[in-house]
Amino acid sequence: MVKPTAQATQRAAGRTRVTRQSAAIEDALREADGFRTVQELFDEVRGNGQKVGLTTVYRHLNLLAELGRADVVHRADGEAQFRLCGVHAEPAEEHHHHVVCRVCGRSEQVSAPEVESWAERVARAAGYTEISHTVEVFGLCPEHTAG
Amino acid sequence: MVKPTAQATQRAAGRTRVTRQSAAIEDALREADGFRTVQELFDEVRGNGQKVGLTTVYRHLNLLAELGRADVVHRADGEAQFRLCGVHAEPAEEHHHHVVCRVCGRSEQVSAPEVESWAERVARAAGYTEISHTVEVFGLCPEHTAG
DNA sequence: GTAGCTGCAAACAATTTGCACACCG
DNA sequence: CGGTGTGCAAATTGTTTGCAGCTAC
Repeated sequence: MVKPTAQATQRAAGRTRVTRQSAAIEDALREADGFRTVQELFDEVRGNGQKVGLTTVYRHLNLLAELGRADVVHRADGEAQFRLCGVHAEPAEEHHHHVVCRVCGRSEQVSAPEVESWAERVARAAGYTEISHTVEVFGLCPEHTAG
Repeated sequence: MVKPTAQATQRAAGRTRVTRQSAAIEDALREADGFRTVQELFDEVRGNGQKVGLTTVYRHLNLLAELGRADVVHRADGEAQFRLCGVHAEPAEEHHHHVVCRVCGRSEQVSAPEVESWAERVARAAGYTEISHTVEVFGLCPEHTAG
């Protein structure tokens, strides 16, 4: 079980400084036009010549996710993948989903009004309230479509 | 990262014996009318007076999942939850989803033709192939609806 | 100058696996 | 009996945290 990120929001609020590392991480995230694993980002940042600790990558990624500036999806095996989404999305934008390439992590953002309403409807029909949902679509992008 | 369950299917095929433990685990799973954590099931089985190892619970749960007799959903925090579904579903039944109560794990199985086609459509429209998806709907069941 | 940031190493939790023994069939 | 199932402990992996030193402002 992932340990509770108790003071997370509080920490997020106190966020002020912009450092070499925070910039490097967001850059790497911005360059990648798809979801990336923490390890992948860590490697990419280092590849760019920047020296950062894995811990810091985790911290910034979680921070971005909490601030709503990044999306997170959990692969089937549970590993988390991140993607910057604050650039083209207002903070309180509607719930959105993605189609993620299993090979390169590239993704397309898709609006899903049908799914939104479907989830609401079936859940409510079953007598449930306070409905929330998770939708993740994986596939092979044009470049990685075999055969 | 969850280690690769290489010989899993092979093991599943060789599955023959019905033991006290395997029965106890399936019983506990059958009694619970909702999703249960491995730990929860472990505790419930022990509570029934049966002595089994945590390892065995994991093994049987994975086995059931691979055989399609159990469904698995990953909570937001990544912890896996299982539910028996082979009773009322043929092995090769269509892909289905659930509405899971965040409090008690109780769930309703819902067919989702709309979501199936939606996922296919948007993914294909984006040029993706080999599409697969994960849909998880959480809420509060009638008994746990506050206010 | 100082509070917030870093990073290393250690802690952690969920899950898997090695291996000797138990027990089903 | 013989091999499959079991369980304990140890190993793995992704992720978080303690704490001393660094650094942006």
